[in-house]
Amino acid sequence: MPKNEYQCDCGVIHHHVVEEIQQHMPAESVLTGIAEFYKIMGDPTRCKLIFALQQQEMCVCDLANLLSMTKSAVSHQLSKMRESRIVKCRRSGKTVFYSLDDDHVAHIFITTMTHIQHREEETM
Amino acid sequence: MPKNEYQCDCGVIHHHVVEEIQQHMPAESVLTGIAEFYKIMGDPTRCKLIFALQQQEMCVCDLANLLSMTKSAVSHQLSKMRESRIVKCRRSGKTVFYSLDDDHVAHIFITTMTHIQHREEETM
DNA sequence: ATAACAGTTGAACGAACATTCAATTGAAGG
DNA sequence: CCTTCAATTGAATGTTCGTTCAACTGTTAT
Repeated sequence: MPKNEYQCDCGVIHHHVVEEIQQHMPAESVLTGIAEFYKIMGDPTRCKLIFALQQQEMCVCDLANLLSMTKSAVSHQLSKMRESRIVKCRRSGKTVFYSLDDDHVAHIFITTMTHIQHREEETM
Repeated sequence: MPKNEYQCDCGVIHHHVVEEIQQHMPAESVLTGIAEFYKIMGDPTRCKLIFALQQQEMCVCDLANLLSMTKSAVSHQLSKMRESRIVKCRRSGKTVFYSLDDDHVAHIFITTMTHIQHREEETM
């Protein structure tokens, strides 16, 4: 058997391990989906937006004021978050109200926040 | 009271909403901590590494072969993940074994993966 | 010692990204 | 109709980031 079946600059050391993990590996689309999701969550501005919206729905102006940012910047971020189905919106007259698209998002966010807060405390 | 206390191109529409959320807003360090955490998770390569390590500890060569990448690229990513305390390592002779630093990480990852998979199914 | 191999590190390059600015859409009121 | 204001959009800019390449460290075995 070949020492190295992949485009890689080294050989496998523990064949059985690599083969087993490889068989259980989720589809590429799932992995990239997870990464896309985290990538959108991975920005301070968007985390603040998520925290706010996880408490209640808000319009763009209020969010802009809350974060001391321009409407444009906030709108750009909300647009990305809507594309990733993290956030949804409803229009009421001139104003557009945003809220979290899914309870799972709130759950994942809160779980992470708790984890980070506990981790911070440990390091003091 | 001023219509706009912040550097922003619009006024607050719902004062009570903004003020309430503002009072419950977590410390800046917590929000950026969450964002940093997600930012590290937000890359396909690192998600694959997390998936693999969530099953069992692995060395750099095996991880490189699993992902068809160079040792260098994998090592760079593992280094970042170690900085963010997502991953830890132990040396055994010439080889270094990596594993997830914390059960919370695995839990958050699995929860997210389940969420994404269910969301994918809905759209078919 | 020195050869061999696992792993790390730093610089460099191209791609992706957050915010800004200016222009535009869409709805409500005079 | 025309103004006003909330919100969106596209181009531009400066920064951040992942991978590559080459050099280097550390450990084992000859």
